[in-house]
Amino acid sequence: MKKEIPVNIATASVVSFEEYEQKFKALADQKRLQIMYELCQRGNTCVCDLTEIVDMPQSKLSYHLKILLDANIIKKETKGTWSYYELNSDEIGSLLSEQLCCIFRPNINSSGCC
Amino acid sequence: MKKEIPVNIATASVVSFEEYEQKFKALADQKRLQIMYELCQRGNTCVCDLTEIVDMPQSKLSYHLKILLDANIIKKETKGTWSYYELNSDEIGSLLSEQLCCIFRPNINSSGCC
DNA sequence: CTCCTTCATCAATTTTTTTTGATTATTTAA
DNA sequence: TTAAATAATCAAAAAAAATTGATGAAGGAG
Repeated sequence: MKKEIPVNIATASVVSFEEYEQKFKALADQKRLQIMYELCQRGNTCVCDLTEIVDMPQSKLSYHLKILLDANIIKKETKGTWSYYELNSDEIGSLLSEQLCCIFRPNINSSGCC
Repeated sequence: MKKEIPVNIATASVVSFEEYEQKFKALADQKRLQIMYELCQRGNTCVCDLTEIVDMPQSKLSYHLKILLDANIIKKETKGTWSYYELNSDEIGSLLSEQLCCIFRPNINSSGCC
């Protein structure tokens, strides 16, 4: 009945949710999850190959890759005219559970999680 | 309507990214992350208290709670006119890394992760 | 140099998500 | 019974994100 006003002790200890928002936003899309899955399966992959693999127009793929790159979820390497992308497994490991590693985290087989 | 992208994992099991998209979408918002954080700190909490804690109009809070609820990230319990929400730690544990448990996963202190 | 390929970026449009204020249903209190 | 409180839902507006087709930069081949 009588309601007391709770004190927000959390506002003092500053936790920035901004970076998490960005990272989860990057993950919050089926197409990007598929891109991640393919990168996980194939490792370092060229954009021109990816367009065929995920069946996407080049500009659209580029848009989604940038979002993943800005969130530090994938890494980019340029060789001449080609751009190669791969998963950033450190970042993914610090975000996602072991249960998701089979889908989105490469090379963890040795740890017995898959 | 979103198109579903099914994926073959390892042998024959098929995983759709649709459910992950929904869950990551729910996580992909600072306000919702803050709500989760407060629920983590306080446990079972009434909506009327939450509106003050997170400083949000009631209808807006209700909107965000629904998104988290639909994604199975929080749980709801109604007592009379009051609605209480709390984190679904099982779900969160199956999604997020141990490193994020300090922020979003309650009651895991015993496992030594925090 | 000229042409071709790769891929990032841009602007315009479409789609989706969020916000806002109002309304409604339900429960409790007087 | 009437009034007040809680919280979900609705519709309209605003804001953000995604899609599309075009353009441009940069490297490599002839």
